[in-house]
Amino acid sequence: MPRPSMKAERRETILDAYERCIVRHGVEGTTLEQLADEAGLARALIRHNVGNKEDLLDAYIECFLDRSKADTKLLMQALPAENRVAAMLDYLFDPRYANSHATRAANALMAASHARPDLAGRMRDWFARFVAEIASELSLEYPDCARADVDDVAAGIAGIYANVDAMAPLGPMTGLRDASRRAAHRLVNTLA
Amino acid sequence: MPRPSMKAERRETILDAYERCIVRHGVEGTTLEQLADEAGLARALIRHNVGNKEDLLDAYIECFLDRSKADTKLLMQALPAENRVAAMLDYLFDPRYANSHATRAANALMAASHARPDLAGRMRDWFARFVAEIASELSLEYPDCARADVDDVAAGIAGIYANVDAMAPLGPMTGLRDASRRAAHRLVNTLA
DNA sequence: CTATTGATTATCAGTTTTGATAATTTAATG
DNA sequence: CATTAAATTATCAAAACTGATAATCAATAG
Repeated sequence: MPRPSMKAERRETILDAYERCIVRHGVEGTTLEQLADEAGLARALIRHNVGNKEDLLDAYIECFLDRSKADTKLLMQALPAENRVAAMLDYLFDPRYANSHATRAANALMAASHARPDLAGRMRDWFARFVAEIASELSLEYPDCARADVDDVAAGIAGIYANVDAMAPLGPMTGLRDASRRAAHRLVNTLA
Repeated sequence: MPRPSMKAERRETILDAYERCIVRHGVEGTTLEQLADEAGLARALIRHNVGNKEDLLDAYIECFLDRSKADTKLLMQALPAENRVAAMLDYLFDPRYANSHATRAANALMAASHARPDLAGRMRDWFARFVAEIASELSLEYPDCARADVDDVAAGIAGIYANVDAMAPLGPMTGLRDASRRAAHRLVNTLA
């Protein structure tokens, strides 16, 4: 009987726009007007579909974590049976696939963690899981290596990767990206 | 004859406070009132001594680049005659010395580079110089290595280092810091 | 067609932020 | 003490931002 609800789709577009906004202006730097403009909706509709500023951040955090988990799962499933680690690195440092957006959004969230202990904890977990995922692939290919060594290498790869994406706003950075990919390969080779 | 000018000192304290502000709230997220509060001065004094929002950012960029250059120079001079690379890594990843503040301020500036091509270029140069500085130390200790290999390793170290500091707002992160330091050492050892 | 309910728009009041100017106070000098 | 130039304070108006409510429009079921 009632008019069909658009909330599901609206939420999507709004949270997508929110991500673009915080990547550009930071969490505290994004205004509801910018967001409404970016989403192509009236400001009142932002409120209607998601809520106020705080609600938006909360909703986006959930969205971010869900997407992130889904993305890594997809990546891991897409890896071939052989040479999984090499394929993973090539994917991570391929400018065509790597979406620096997610990493930059993560940076914005981390910067906003300042006075939000709960968010800080969740972002810490998020990064730790990313490192663990890499370590898991490594130990699959280098089963004889000590776990400590594998963990160190995984942390190094994650750091190199995160840094490349963090510099994306400065431009293409293809030189750095290539050098970083080779450095990551070097790091992996220390396990052989 | 006139009352002595405080501009030099005021500028210092204001730009120091500005750095703290953008580290916490981002460039677009910091307001003049927050800044005045952080600096312990009336808002009108911010304007009197430095200028408006845009002037502040411009002044801070110069300040940041100057300090950064001075800091790296000081670090390189402080390195011992022997085992310079190891000493450099220990310094970079020592939570006592490493001031993540500078790196986090750099992150804030990079995030704000979005619509400022000139700033993006300067930050690109800033990072390239950091990498080159590391590469220079590496090739001093490993003179027989190909320049390309040295550059890759330097990029990896810089990335690992920058990432550690970028995560500082999430808390101490001592585990990651230690793992990152060991990863950096591993990377260096690939040159031997 | 009509009732129902959600989408959409219009509008408002209160607060924050900013840029600016004028007025006032303060410290050094002759 | 009077002068001078700077520091400091007081105050203003315009703009931006936010939260909120009411009114209007639109689609579906009966």
